[in-house]
Amino acid sequence: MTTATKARAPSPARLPTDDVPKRRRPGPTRAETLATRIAEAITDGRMPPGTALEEERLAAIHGVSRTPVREALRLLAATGLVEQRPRRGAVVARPEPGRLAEMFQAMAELEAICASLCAATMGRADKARLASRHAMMGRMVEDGWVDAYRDANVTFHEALYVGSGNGYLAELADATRRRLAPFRAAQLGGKDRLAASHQEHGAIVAAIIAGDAAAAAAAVRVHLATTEGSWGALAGQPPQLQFG
Amino acid sequence: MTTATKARAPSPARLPTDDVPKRRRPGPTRAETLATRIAEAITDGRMPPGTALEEERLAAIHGVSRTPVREALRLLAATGLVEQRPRRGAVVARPEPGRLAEMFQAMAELEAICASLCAATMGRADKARLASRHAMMGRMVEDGWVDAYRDANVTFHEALYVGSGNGYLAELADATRRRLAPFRAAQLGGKDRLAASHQEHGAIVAAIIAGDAAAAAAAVRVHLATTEGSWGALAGQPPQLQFG
DNA sequence: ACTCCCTGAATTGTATGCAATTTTGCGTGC
DNA sequence: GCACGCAAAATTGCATACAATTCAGGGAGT
Repeated sequence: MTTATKARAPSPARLPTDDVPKRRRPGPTRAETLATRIAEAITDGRMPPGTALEEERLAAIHGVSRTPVREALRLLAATGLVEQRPRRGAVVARPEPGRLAEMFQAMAELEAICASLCAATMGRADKARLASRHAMMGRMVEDGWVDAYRDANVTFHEALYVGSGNGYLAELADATRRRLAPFRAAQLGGKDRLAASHQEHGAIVAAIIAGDAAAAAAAVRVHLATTEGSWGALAGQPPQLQFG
Repeated sequence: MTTATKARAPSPARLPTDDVPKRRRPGPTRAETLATRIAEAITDGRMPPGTALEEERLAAIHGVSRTPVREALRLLAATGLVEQRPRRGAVVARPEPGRLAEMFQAMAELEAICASLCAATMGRADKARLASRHAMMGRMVEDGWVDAYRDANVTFHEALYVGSGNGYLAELADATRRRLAPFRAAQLGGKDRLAASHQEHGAIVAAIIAGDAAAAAAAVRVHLATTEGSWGALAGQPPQLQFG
């Protein structure tokens, strides 16, 4: 099949005003673009865990040759979103139940750390912003705006990550969250759960504003432990722990 | 230069005794082998941060074509050990000082979690094994066996990771440790530091055996905070010299 | 002498071709 | 009818060829 015969754009065409670039951002390669797209398809649920990722098919779909597809798959494999068996192709990662439990626990601990750091180091302005975001989500709950809440929920948690002031930690948390995304699809279903989630968020925000790191960590663990409930049938989970 | 024209081995040469493989281990691909080898070269310090990773050179060195090299580099880029600028080649990752500080802090927190989990969930036998390993390291300190201690030190920390009972967490911790490895090269230099390190380990082990999660976490933070001291000079050294 | 531009070389990104292995379908024997 | 084995097809792994961009050096212009 003669794939990828589309007219190639003549390049990002560096404008002369780009002489002093704010950030070095030479046009992304096809492999990176592909990796992003495929990753989105996976986290969005369009490609559920277990889906076979055939190189030639992906190449045809995205209008490129197999080479960038292979590189994108390697990237995603290192990220953990896909699984590559040496001569047997790649599939969307499908962790075993025990593994999933481990990832959820790690996620909880990572977020607990972030929340602790938020409580300890966040500035007044940032705390206020977090609180206002939380208040806004409260209105979404009242109005039954489920979709909006789901998006805001992701943003809220990411705010905790970056609020930790530790970019590396934020990346670890974010990466873990993305890897878990395909398994949280059916979450936040009922309106009860929505309200409960918001209330738990409230505890987290309160602890952070109060500057109580231990309380913030604890509140996060409570929150994540309950959200795990939706998949809990999958695996028995190890006991939660407490540390400072 | 016509690289990689060496006679290709007729394959990993699956020995007939391999007919009934204990585990599905289809021979690793060249890209994976390469990634492992390059990663070792980086963590060992043979390729210090900032080293340019030219594809064709690596291909020639390892006797393969550029294709597996590129895939290996993608893998390592996703791991964070190397940095890929879109059209400008790859180099061994050289995080900025601030970033390094973040990574060390995250490392400490990850290990603190692991130690907490060790204290909370480790079985009696495993605790005993950890203690005996610690005792062995004590003898190394007495005898001034610096090299052996360095190796044992890595093993000790990895024992904490796997002792957490959470494989995913262990992977995160291990990956972070590998990324930091190039910046700890000159560590554990003096004998004083050796003894101090061992003493700090002792606090960790004691807390774990006592089942005191909070104390274990605290001891780990103390330990890592002091070991960080040795890299301060190193990190400040190259103030991000502004070359490409 | 310095700057700018232009050209050539080096290097990366992508496509394609071939070899090897896995997978699949079918026929044969039990 | 079912299991086993073999052959064809499909798919991955690797190498090479080509295209495009970046980098380096020199020469003309100011």
